[in-house]
Amino acid sequence: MGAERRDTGAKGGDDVVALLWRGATPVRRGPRPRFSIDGIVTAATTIADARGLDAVTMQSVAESLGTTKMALYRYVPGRVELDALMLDTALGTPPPAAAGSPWHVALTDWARSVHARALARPWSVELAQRPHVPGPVELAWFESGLAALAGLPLTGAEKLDTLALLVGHVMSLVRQQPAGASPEADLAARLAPVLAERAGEYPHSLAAFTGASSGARDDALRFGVARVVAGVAALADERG
Amino acid sequence: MGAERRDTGAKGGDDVVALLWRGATPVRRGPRPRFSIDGIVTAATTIADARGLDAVTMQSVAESLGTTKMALYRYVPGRVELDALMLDTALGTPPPAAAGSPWHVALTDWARSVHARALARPWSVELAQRPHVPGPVELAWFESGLAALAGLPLTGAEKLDTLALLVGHVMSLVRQQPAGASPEADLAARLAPVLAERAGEYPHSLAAFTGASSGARDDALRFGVARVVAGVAALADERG
DNA sequence: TGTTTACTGTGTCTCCAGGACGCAATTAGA
DNA sequence: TCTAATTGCGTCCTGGAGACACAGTAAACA
Repeated sequence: MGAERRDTGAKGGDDVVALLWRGATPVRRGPRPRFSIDGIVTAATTIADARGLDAVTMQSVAESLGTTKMALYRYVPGRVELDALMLDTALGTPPPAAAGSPWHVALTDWARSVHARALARPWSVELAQRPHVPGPVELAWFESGLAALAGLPLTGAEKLDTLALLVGHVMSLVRQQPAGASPEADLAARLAPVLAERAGEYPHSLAAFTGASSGARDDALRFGVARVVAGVAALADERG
Repeated sequence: MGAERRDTGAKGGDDVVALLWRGATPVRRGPRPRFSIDGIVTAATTIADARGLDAVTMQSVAESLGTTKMALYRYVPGRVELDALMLDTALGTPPPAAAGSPWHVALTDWARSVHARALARPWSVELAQRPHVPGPVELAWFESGLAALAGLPLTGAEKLDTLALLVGHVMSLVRQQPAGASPEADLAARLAPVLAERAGEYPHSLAAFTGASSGARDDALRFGVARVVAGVAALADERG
């Protein structure tokens, strides 16, 4: 893996935008396409769900559709575009906001929804955290988050920053839960002998880690979201 | 690129731990090594700084050292381990805490230091956000962050969560600043025509984005850190 | 002062991913 | 019916990670 794929380039970016925001396909000449973009994205998503993002190659997607790699390039310009399409469908549409709930409840719910969806498809986080152009679905999530903040005395930039703060937190947490195995129990076990030897150099860390091993990790989500909400509330109060 | 590299496996992880926390090298038989782990990591870092993480291949590192790819495998088991070593040296040691400053100042300074260092080496964020075993330097950063929180009535887990929250925010921000070009001005420009067409579907987003285009992006850092600090302060007050 | 032997340097080979290119088959529109 | 756009897809090329084997080298020991 190259693990990264810098794109952000002008040309590629335009392709991505066109694909993500594509309207109805005009009638075309020639043979009917045997596949569809949606079908390809679904196949890729299924593979990613089952075997991780690494397992998604043009090859593997093509095989799961019963065709060959090069046939896919008729539908999707390249891997970058496929990633963008996968990302924008990964989370699904945001849940409708419960009308009438106070902003801090709505915002907390929103963050929890993002977390739940992201946790169900950890690979989407990997994609979401590369620089990318948001698609319709991702923008809908932003829209619903902004709606929760609509009544607050914050500037547009501040509202976006608030959502970014929550999203950043949620993504960080999801990154540490590789689905199956032991999350940080494994890590702690591996690090423990080393830390024990050097206890003197890392007194606070040792205390915090040993004390932390009891509580479940979901607390981190609750804690972080609550702190952010409290911080925003403090600002709102300050401004009246 | 494969962009990702799941490892987290038991065997590989042990190698990583051994390398990161290696002590003095015992005297060995045979020819003196011509290179050193530090030298290799430095070379790789130089390449990453200049041309990005994608440009770091065993090949390119070897060339910059005047040797061949396979020679490097005598020092570093593989790419995963090289990444781990690069990460742990990327940020450098944390600055000493200004003694006597109140916790919220110390914590804010800490977050700003993390941001400054990460911004100087954006590729380190990519590495830091994969699941990984922390090395001595990374742990030293944690240690210094925990020191800032030492006096607060929080549990160990809560302190760690607080730092994770800040780090998550900082990393999110750095991800959006690909060094050179226009950060989100470019993105906004690309998205603008699409959004304009569908203004009705995304009223809040449109308002927030257009309103936000003025302020610089450093405000996001300040805003986020301030919110978190305020949120933590609220909790601390609550507990006396 | 040999001699042993672990350790280093490195060329070659394999596997696999992304992607360019071109040709044959197909079918909507004129 | 004819034609031109469009699809399906085989072949080829460019890397990158890593396995392996073998030759050279020097520290340790008798």
